[in-house]
Amino acid sequence: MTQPDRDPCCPPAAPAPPALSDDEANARLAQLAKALGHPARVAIMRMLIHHEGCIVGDIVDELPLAQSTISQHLKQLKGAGLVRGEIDGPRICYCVEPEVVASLKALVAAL
Amino acid sequence: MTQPDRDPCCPPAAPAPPALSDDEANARLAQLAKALGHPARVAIMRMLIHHEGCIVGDIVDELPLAQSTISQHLKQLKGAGLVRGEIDGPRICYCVEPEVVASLKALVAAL
DNA sequence: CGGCTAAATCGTAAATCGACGATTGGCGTT
DNA sequence: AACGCCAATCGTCGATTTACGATTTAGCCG
Repeated sequence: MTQPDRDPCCPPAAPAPPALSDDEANARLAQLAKALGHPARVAIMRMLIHHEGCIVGDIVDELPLAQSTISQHLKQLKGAGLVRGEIDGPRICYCVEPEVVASLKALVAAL
Repeated sequence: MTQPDRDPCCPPAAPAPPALSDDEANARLAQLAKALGHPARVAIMRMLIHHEGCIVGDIVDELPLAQSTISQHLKQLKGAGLVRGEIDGPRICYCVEPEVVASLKALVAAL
């Protein structure tokens, strides 16, 4: 079992996208695509999305990578805004940023 | 003007995707995302998609990059299967691989 | 055939990535 | 207060990316 009944985590927090120009859209899509440009990060995203809630240590023993490596991948995902991490007692709670994922889908669909 | 009335280029040629496993989907999505993980390549893709047909030299004077750099970006897009290039007289005709773009959209939408 | 133009490839340099082990920092527990 | 656990950060390494200019390759035209 991955998450018995942890705190909700991931409150709303939606600053709303300010509608971006043409080149900005390219740059944003490139940024998001780059963040997904590694199998481990795709796997992490999928894991976070489908586990609905958050996890961290679970990711480490789900993937064949060192803890520090996972941490770096998470940092990149966080840098692109795809993911958010909050402190939840001794462990850290990561969760997807649904709005950003949605905007990624929109940008790709608009290709 | 970008293309007066060049040859059609881009015949069917659709080998059909063989339906991929779970990890393979991750790897494929990562590969495609990585290929799009650069603003110049996103711009190239958009250009090829919306110009419907093909171009090459046009890309070079549309983007602020050297010819050799563009050529390398095209090579990466070609490597990911997003794009195909065919000889068209003295110039080379690039065009998107619609099936692959579609599969990218599908993979992202399925996140 | 010789010369042109268009694109790919080569060689190179700077920057970034991907992975790891080791260390540090936070927070509960004991 | 001391310990232990979890995750972030540091420092390092080799590999890859990005960009460029220079060179090579390929097809047309004169």
